[in-house]
Amino acid sequence: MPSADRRLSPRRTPRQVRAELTRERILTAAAHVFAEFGYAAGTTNRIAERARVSIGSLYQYFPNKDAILAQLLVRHIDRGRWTEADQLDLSPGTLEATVRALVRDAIDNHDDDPQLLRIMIEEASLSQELLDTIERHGEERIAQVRDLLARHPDVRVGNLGTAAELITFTVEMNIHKLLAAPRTVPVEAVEAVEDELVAMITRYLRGPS
Amino acid sequence: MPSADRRLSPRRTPRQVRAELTRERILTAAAHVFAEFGYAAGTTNRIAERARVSIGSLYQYFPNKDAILAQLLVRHIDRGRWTEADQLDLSPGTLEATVRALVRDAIDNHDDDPQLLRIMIEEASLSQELLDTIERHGEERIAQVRDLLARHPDVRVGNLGTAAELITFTVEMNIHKLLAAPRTVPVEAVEAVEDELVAMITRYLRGPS
DNA sequence: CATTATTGTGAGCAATAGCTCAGCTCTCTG
DNA sequence: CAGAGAGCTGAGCTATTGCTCACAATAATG
Repeated sequence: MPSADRRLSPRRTPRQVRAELTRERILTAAAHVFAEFGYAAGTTNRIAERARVSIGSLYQYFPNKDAILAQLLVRHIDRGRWTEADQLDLSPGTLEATVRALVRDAIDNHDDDPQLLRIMIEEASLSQELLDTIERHGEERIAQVRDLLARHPDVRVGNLGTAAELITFTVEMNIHKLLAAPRTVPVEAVEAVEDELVAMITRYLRGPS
Repeated sequence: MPSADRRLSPRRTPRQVRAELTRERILTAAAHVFAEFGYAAGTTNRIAERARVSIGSLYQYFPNKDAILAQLLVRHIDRGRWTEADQLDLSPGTLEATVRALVRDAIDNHDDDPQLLRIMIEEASLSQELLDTIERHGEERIAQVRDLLARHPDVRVGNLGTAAELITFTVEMNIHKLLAAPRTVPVEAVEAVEDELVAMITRYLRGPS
């Protein structure tokens, strides 16, 4: 499995609609294939087959396999921007609602492509360029959450930065575990976990009782 | 990459000390190689090379690559049994200490082989037999934690089962994230996260304030 | 020692991966 | 409608993988 070309940028930029369409088909297929087989077993031939496109076409838009995953992740990241932060009620007594909004947001994000995070974790040999992008996005989110905590009057916690990191990661991981499970979890179970998760974080943020 | 033989049990059981030694060398090497390269890129040839053993020897003790990971995981699981549960003080006002013991235990467990969990997550195509073993062990642990929560007078939480699952997973994941990070985290940062994690779970378990 | 059982070796096979390239089809432009 | 370039094809090249097998080396046994 050689991959001499370590570029991530496309090999040829589409100039006709037709081309943009096949490029999109490839990406969609790749998302499905990676989700189903994992990164290593999600072969480029399988992706091409699923996209109903020849393997040659695939390599016209992506210089190598890594670039496909990279594009997928970048897209996932861009889609997951936290935009509703400013519309939140930050008056006293609304902490639980705020936390629930955070949790719900995480759930919505994972509905898109529930398995992508697992693949992200799995693939250790991601390019530095991509890892940086992911890292940057992660810090951005944590900063947003930190800001939110700082604004809210109900929050009484020692280290705001650590708290933001802790709850962001905890929410993301628990939601992922819940939704990426092989068997589909019944709705009431999802709600139960959501409630407990919200309770845990809310009580934490409210500080010592 | 064919692997017709799906057995996980060893191909030949060692009868001389010499054999047991090379078997051990292979496992140690495998742990290192998997940790460094991941499962897919951690080739059997690389493992043999690192163990300073010929590839043939490797396949005398393990029928296939999966079996090596299986053995590694089983060993990890067996080592991580929670045995200090009964020595805990369960009188009122000791909840924080109990939670801290849980967290410390998770830290100790991950000092052994910090990267193994990542590989476990990564490898989707583990045999059913192994998955069952892992699942069983996971449930065992959660049951232990649930039992602990049920006994402790300070715990006031709605659903004990969900709570046990939630905190077990949360602790494990956060500790893993902390210790498996590429750069070594300074001790004070570890302590800070430990404190916040303990605070979060303690306040959660104490119930609504 | 001689014999047998156990352990160790590594060249190389079959399968499969990522990826190329010569040549085709389609769309656009004048 | 003809020429040009954009888009598409898929047989097949090369590298690599998991793994085998015929054989050599070492240890146990009588």
